[in-house]
Amino acid sequence: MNANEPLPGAEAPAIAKLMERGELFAAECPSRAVLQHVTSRWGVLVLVALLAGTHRFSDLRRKIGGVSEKMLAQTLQWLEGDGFVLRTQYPVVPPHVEYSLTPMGVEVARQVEGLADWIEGNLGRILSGRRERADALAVAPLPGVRAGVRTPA
Amino acid sequence: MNANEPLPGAEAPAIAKLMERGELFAAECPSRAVLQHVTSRWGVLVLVALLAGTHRFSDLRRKIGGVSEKMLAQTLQWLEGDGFVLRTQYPVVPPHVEYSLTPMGVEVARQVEGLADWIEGNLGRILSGRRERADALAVAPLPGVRAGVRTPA
DNA sequence: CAGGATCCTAAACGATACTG
DNA sequence: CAGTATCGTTTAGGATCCTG
Repeated sequence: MNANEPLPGAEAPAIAKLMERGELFAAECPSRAVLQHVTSRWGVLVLVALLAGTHRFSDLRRKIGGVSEKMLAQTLQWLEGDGFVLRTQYPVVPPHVEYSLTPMGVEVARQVEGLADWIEGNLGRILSGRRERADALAVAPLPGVRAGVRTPA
Repeated sequence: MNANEPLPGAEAPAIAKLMERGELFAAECPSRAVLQHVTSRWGVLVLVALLAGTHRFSDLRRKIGGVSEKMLAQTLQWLEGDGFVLRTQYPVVPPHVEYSLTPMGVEVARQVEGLADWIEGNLGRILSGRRERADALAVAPLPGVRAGVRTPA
């Protein structure tokens, strides 16, 4: 990665010590901001939605249940600022604006989609697992099995 | 109205697949809660950290720069509740607790890792692209097709 | 239609202190 | 050591009104 030159003031004292994976574990790592945008509540959904093609503002708003105008606009601005989303505005009235993924945006969106798909595809396992653990707790509230003492496998 | 026009480079996705993930777009979809835990500010880092092996509470706290005790504890509880993290407590004094990924946790963690790695690996492109766009705006504030008069976050 | 501006609430977050 | 409890601060997020 040839990306470790910018950010004035970003010292690298103990940073190098943080394993090969690196910088993400450092508090001041610039990757974290990007990660926040991409993994934000609406960022994930916007990226996945745009993977299906260009959308207008209202289209996105209708498609992504529960998002407010403000948060959708803000999320789109974050993603545009990171270079993941392209905003194309046509000088007509009433205003016509289209949002699409940049080539780079397609790449992140695919990663995000992988995560989203995994969760949706495994929701059954997750929910049933949660239920089983709850039952085990109700039946045996003793400090024996569940969250209680357990010897390593 | 080309809202669903396929993206260049993105093959027309299988219709069935769109239906599969349809739930995420619904406001009340239970997947969203899980997604929130996994993509939360510290959830991402915890999962990636645990992918490297079992950690004690303090180990995680030291490794993940900037996390507070409170948020680390809460994040671990979320992930444990979802069945991604296994908490093993040894009945000794002083207390000894170990956190590790469950088999299911390893699967999500890999997805999350893919995203995290992509961002770290492409941070250079992201930052330089951001700078180029800022320069272009300063030099040529033309209100062409590509507009964007705004202050960056 | 696409947002910006404004105001507000709920939640996230962090620092500190305390306990088994 | 591994938390919980509490408190104060910050931010996310939402509702509403307004304009080009």
